[in-house]
Amino acid sequence: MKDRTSSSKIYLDVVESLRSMIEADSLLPGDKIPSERELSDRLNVGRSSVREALRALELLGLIETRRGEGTFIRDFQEHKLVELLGTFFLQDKKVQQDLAETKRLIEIDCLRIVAFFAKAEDIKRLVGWVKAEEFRDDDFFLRIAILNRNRLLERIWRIVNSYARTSEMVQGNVKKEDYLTLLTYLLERDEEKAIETYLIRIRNMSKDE
Amino acid sequence: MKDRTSSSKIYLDVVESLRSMIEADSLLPGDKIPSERELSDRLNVGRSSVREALRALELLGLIETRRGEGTFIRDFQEHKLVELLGTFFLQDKKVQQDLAETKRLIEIDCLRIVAFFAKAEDIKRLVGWVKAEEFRDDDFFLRIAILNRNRLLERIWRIVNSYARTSEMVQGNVKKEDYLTLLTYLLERDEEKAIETYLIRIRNMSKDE
DNA sequence: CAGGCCGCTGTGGTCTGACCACTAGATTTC
DNA sequence: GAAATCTAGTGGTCAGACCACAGCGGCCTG
Repeated sequence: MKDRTSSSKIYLDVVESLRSMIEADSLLPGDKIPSERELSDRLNVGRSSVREALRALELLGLIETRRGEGTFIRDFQEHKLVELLGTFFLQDKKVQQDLAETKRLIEIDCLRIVAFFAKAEDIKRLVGWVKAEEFRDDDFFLRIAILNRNRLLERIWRIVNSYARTSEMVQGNVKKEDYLTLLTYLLERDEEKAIETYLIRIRNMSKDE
Repeated sequence: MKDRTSSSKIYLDVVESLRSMIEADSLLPGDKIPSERELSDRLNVGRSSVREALRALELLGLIETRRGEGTFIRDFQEHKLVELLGTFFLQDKKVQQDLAETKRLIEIDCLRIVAFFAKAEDIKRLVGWVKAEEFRDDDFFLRIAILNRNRLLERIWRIVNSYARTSEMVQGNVKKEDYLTLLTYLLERDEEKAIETYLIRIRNMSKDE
């Protein structure tokens, strides 16, 4: 029974088993997964191996455990682990640079899509929000990323953003006015102008990245 | 000694301890960190707790363990966070569409960067390759992705591409001629024309994605 | 001396069984 | 009926036991 395909770590097998289990039962965020002891039974592995897998997934923010209750699938939202990564080994200069560039590119992609396809009413709602609330730069672009309706791209943005966050690439003082200008161009479906505003006013760059 | 700041999980404390330990000793990728038993001793926690922390960091790709040898810090470039997230929730239908779109966007981003910054000699080498070899569409864009010199973006492309591959979004018959046209525009630094060629000739789409 | 064999030690990999702390729901008690 | 209590189930942690493997040094043999 212990013929685990490869000779390698059991906890990885458990991770894989969990993955297919979740897929098979089409479990969604919020759902409960079997208890550690039951998994340990079902998969014929020690509880400690199961725990290693669960702890790893927990640190990744994929699951959430509540003592006395159980383990639950988590919505891919606020994984705080990523903050760790930043403080961990992210000192390399080149990496920082790539990170910033990639973030910019993705944000521009999102802007393009929004400029083409977003409903005017959604953009207007965003205008209202900008006027009403205090917010950080990444709050704003998170909303842009969501508007673009491409969940995968949104996810990539979130990841890149969380890495970027922890490495103090913080944007300083951007004025609401600039965001509003950007939104206005989006409403007018003027992709060119929108991106120009983004690069020059919001990211303080010259025209060619 | 067991006054762990909060009431929460020990393995997280261990992660934190490791972090500061690495920082304090300024350990770099490749360096060895203390053995599980020693950590367990030094931090006054059970070895299993240490292992939970290490396994989590390992899954994140931050460390690497070699049986019989020890645990080592790993090069951050290779982290598998993104892969994991992908394999986890990538089942539903809409995702396919997002996948294709995202791939296209990233490819366009790469093309833009190449058009601006790639050395003419590198592009010419690619021309030679196209003429000489038989290749698949993704072979070509892998080379584009590499040319762009942004390791992170390249990485994201590879991941998105591998998913796209498995879900048979294969491109049919594209003629070498089209790729050569594209490269010619890149050489001329004509971003506009290059992207137009990409969308219309290579991806068979109308101008606005 | 060179080459290889052997066993010791240290390391990660895994399992087991034992507690503890906590939660939620059933049960009892008033 | 409401409140207090008990209980079963769950995650959190630990200690100790093996195993498999890598590296090293010493010993034997040719």
